[in-house]
Amino acid sequence: MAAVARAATTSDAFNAIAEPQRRDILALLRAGEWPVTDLARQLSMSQPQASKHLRVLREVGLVRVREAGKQRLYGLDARGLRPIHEWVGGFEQFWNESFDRLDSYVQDLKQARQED
Amino acid sequence: MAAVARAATTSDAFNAIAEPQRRDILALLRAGEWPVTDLARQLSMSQPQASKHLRVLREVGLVRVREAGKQRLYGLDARGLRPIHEWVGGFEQFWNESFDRLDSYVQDLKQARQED
DNA sequence: TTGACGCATTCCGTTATGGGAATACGATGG
DNA sequence: CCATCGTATTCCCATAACGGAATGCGTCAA
Repeated sequence: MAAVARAATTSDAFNAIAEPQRRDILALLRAGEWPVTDLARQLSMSQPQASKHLRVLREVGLVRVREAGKQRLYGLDARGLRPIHEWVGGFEQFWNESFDRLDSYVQDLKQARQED
Repeated sequence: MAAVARAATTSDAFNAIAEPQRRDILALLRAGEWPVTDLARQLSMSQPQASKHLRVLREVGLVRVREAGKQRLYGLDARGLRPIHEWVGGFEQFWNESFDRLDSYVQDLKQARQED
């Protein structure tokens, strides 16, 4: 049992931001708090879909809710993105180096081809 | 038809790195190139699993292969991580600000509670 | 109280996942 | 040519994703 097929989107921030629409939501929330309906309209998604995505973001702690009468204002809590930034940042030195590696790789290929 | 349930892991780097083991692979590859079997042993995963994950990483361009006789040496190509780093970096200013927002949020709650 | 509004949840269907086991494939060595 | 090693692929399973449609539920206004 529990033959995990794929980690739940709510398992961590990495999974949560794998979905483009959720990234859009987060980006939008940089501008401030939004009620669900407006947010949905802004991003051209159905209200239920917005609610579902917001739920995921809430469960991984990337988003916060505030009750305001009938509405629920969602706001950004970007702290959960920091670990991601740091993890990816650990590869920064390789972004440029990669070019060189690829170059030498390509040259190896050429050379190998000539040796045939 | 084509009722996309969830974006394929091979759809982009965001999805590819959502899987912890694939992140482990990338981290390991910072040390250099590795043949599949060694890599699998290092990370305590089966050879087929390693091959599968490497395939995903290859398809999104985060990894490169080089034939070396019987072996296949996998190497890092971190360039695909840059867009991620930049996207997440777009939230950097909010990591700290979030604290303040959360504080005021908590204070709102306290205040509301006192008003009951 | 009733109605309307804002949002969350549930149900359904299709798709793809990641793990295990078995197997197919290509290159090398004898 | 055959056995073997290193990899990739295939099949099967259980899980859960995301989207749409329908519905539940709490809040506010009349």
